[in-house]
Amino acid sequence: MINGVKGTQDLYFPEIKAWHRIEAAARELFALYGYSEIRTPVMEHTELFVRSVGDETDIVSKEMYTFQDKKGRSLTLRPEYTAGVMRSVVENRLHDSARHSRLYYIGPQFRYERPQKGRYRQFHQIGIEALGDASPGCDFECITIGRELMRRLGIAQVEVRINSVGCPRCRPAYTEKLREALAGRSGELCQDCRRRLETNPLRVLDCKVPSCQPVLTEAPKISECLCDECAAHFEEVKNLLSEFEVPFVPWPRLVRGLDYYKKTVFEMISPLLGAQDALLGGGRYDGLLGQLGGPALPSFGWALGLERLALITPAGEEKREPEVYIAWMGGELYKPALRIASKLREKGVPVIIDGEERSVKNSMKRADRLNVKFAVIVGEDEIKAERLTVKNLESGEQFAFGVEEAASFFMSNS
RNA sequence: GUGAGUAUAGCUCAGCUGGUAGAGCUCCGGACUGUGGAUCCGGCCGUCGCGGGUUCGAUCCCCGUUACUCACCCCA
Repeated sequence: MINGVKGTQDLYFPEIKAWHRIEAAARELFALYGYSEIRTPVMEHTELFVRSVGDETDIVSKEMYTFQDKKGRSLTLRPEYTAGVMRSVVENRLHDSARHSRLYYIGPQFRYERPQKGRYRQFHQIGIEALGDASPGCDFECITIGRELMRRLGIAQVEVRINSVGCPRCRPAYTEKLREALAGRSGELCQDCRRRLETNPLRVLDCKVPSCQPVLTEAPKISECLCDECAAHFEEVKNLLSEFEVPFVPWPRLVRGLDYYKKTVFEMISPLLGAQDALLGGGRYDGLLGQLGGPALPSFGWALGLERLALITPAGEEKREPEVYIAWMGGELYKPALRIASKLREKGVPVIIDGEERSVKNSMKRADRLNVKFAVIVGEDEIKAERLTVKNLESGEQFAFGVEEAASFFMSNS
């Protein structure tokens, strides 16, 4: 037997229904905010991710599915979606049209990580990108959309954590200060933290090793070191969230694993997930577009993990499918049954009919197992009388209808 | 990349200090030859993850390997 690739999964009924529900809710909500969909290729030139995500990040340095095509070009299966969208924006000059300033996407992404609960090698994200708006209001609106989506899906237990990681003007000063503060106490930090202190100091703040906590709690907070512009921006985002009653928790040690973030970053976490509890995350990435050769337009965006969201999206109650099962008996009645099936479908009634011959009893059993709402019996008596026997499998009630009559009955009872 | 746990029928799992497998559910059929779900009866399905070792003999013990799960790491 050939197995599926490690870290990938097959998705089908009934789990697929939660996915459809999430996707439908997202599309509907995004439309209400003027967003339109963008689909970009699953593979891109490796260079795109190196330049945007950052070559020091874990994603780029050890998690990418990179390969050479037949002409020796280095290609990569996208490990995240924003880079591809930004590439497309620059390449197609989407920034020239106001219609393209609010974009959303849904699709698979690939990272070579050790799979665990809520984390796969092929995983799916839904995300939005707002282009060209540097205002705190933009940050606020994007966060609101995420929160609203959770609300619409009936997910009660979410916490919005928010922070500012500063900008190229104020961050270097902060990192320096952080490095100084921790340098004297590096003996109390774990191996990873000591390494990160050199490579990516901000990430030290994110460490979860218990022994590091006392040191980190006392470390200088970035919110106290922001430049005037970043500080004012962050304040206004928080004001708007408070004003419009979006609950949030300032999280001074929240940082992100992608280099392109500036100013506002945020996450929505759910205690219902396992260790991988980040449900949705994102932030501001002014400068990314310019870095990829486009105009210096500011942007804000976030992405949510579909696998994780599906894990905690409440399932609707299980009820019978509004379909009809056609039970026919006697080989000569198969073709008449097929004609009835196609007439019903033309009227919009979903119909299941099997090619295999069964007894009435087994047909009824089959209809029950299929969990359909109605069975239609097509036997000699029915053909002679030109009436279909229609049985409601929930109530047990039985009716005799002509085909047209049956069709309208099903349509009004499904 | 690191650590721990698990691997026996389609599914969930039992299998005593080593003597080459069993239950429940599902599925199929019958009791009920034109009526499902309940009940009863019967039936199908296993290289006991894979490779090696120890042993007269291994599902059980040992080594390796692969997959899955959870956690670290990282992230959605």
